[in-house]
Amino acid sequence: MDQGARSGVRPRWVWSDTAAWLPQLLAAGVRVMRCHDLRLSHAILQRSILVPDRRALAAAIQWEAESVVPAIATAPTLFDAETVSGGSRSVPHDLDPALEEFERQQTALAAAKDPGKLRFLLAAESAGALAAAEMEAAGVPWDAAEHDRLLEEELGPRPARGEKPSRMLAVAEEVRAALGDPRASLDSAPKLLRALRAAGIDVKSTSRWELAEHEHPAIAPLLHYKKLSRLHTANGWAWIDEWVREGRYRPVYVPGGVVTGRWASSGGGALQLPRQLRPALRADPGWTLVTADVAQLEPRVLAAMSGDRAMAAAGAAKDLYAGVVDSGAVQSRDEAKIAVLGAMYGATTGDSGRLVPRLRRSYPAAMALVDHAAALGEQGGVVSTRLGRSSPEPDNAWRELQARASMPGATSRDEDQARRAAREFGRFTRNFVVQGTAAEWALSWIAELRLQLAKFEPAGVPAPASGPVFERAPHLVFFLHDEIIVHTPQECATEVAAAVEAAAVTAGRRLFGSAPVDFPLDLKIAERSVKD
DNA sequence: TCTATAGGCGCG
DNA sequence: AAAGCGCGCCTATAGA
Repeated sequence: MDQGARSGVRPRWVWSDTAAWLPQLLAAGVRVMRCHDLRLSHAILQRSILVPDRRALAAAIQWEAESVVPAIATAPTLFDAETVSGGSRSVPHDLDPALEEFERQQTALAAAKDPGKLRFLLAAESAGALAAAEMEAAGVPWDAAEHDRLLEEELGPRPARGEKPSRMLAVAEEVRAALGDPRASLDSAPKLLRALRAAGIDVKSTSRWELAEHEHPAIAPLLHYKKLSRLHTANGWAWIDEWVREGRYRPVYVPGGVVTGRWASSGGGALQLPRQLRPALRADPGWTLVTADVAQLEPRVLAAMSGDRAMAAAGAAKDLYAGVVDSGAVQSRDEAKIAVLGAMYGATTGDSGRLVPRLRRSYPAAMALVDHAAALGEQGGVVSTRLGRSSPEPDNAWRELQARASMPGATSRDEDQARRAAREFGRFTRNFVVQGTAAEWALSWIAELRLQLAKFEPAGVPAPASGPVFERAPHLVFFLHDEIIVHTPQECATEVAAAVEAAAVTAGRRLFGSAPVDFPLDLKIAERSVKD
């Protein structure tokens, strides 16, 4: 417990693993506003090059565990530390090891190069873990009937278990007819490839992009079939049965699941919900949804962290890509997008690779930052985000490859492989600084937002009959890298929208101070709830 | 029979 | 037919 408790503010709880503790607290009606997640913090500090001596942290290998948390329904009794741990690998949940680890982390922070940044990062990471657990508890308001309607519109009536939808079968017949092969298999890539070749379509793979290049009557229905097949298998009726209960879709978020600091997900495909199905995401009666996403978050982050005034100026209007066109670097918005993405991903060939050098002239500071990050990676070095999350070092296989290529007897194949691997790792570190800092911006955004949302009074609201207290007030229900959705009583929607905006401004300030970079939101309040 | 991998595609 | 980053999930197929 820190200063917060003494000053009358709510305490910052220090605990082993938010995902293991919070669900039970929420179920018991306890709201936790701030915490220090030892597992997530360990992962950051143990790797951060801002921490000069990481030996003690590295030695505490029990804190390396990627926690595997039991489902809420099977969660053990609160404070039963022996059994709180979930799957096979979880961090220690007892008090003593937690205190020892907290001590190690405080020591590391005290010696860190830029402790303020790291402290903020740990707070944001921990707040993200709280937000994730709260979102899992709340669930995404999901209209299964609307989802079903969308499926029927595309696929035809719901088929029997294990059967393919009628529309898929019909389209498959069209493909077979066009191929002149009544027995062609469309679900097996190798078989489909053979069937396509037999019909005179010369492709190396069956991917959508390559197929689209060819003119043949079978192509259009085949692409349609693939589309339907994807919808049916990934987000069809089986998905509804498995993931939607009582009007809620409950995804499983994994905060810190990506080395860059982005969240991952496990189960339910929360990070891959097709846009096609977003209409099924629908507020409860009397409630509405406030949705917001940041236009071109990553290039704006790059402009801010590199202090590139020209790129910041390009993003001054809402559309950064339009700003890049106006600067004269490229001709069209499409080119601007391809060039900017290519710059951040390390494109070297094709349209993208051709356009990137133009950016180097117009935005030298921004390009220097990513080029430097790439150069470090190619040498096997480590790079860091704005707040001090550092990239992993290359593995032993990578080092051996580089070593072999510089030995006297190295073949040109050795050299090729080593160069390829070096470039690949350079692209990773190039992107790491941008993607990772963008993730920090987004974490700061939701961390600030959930504090603001907690201030909304639940009075006069048609409250849910049961469930965590925060569900009676506006609350986050969805987060995906650069976008959020808040479920809110209708009468609060305007204020919530303002809070979302304000939190974005705060996030920008916290990360980049007074840098002249805007993070404009595409912000919407859903017009209606069909159930009303 | 079970598990691991690759191909493909959804998201940012 | 991805180029050019980061993910997860599904299916078919190869391998143990």
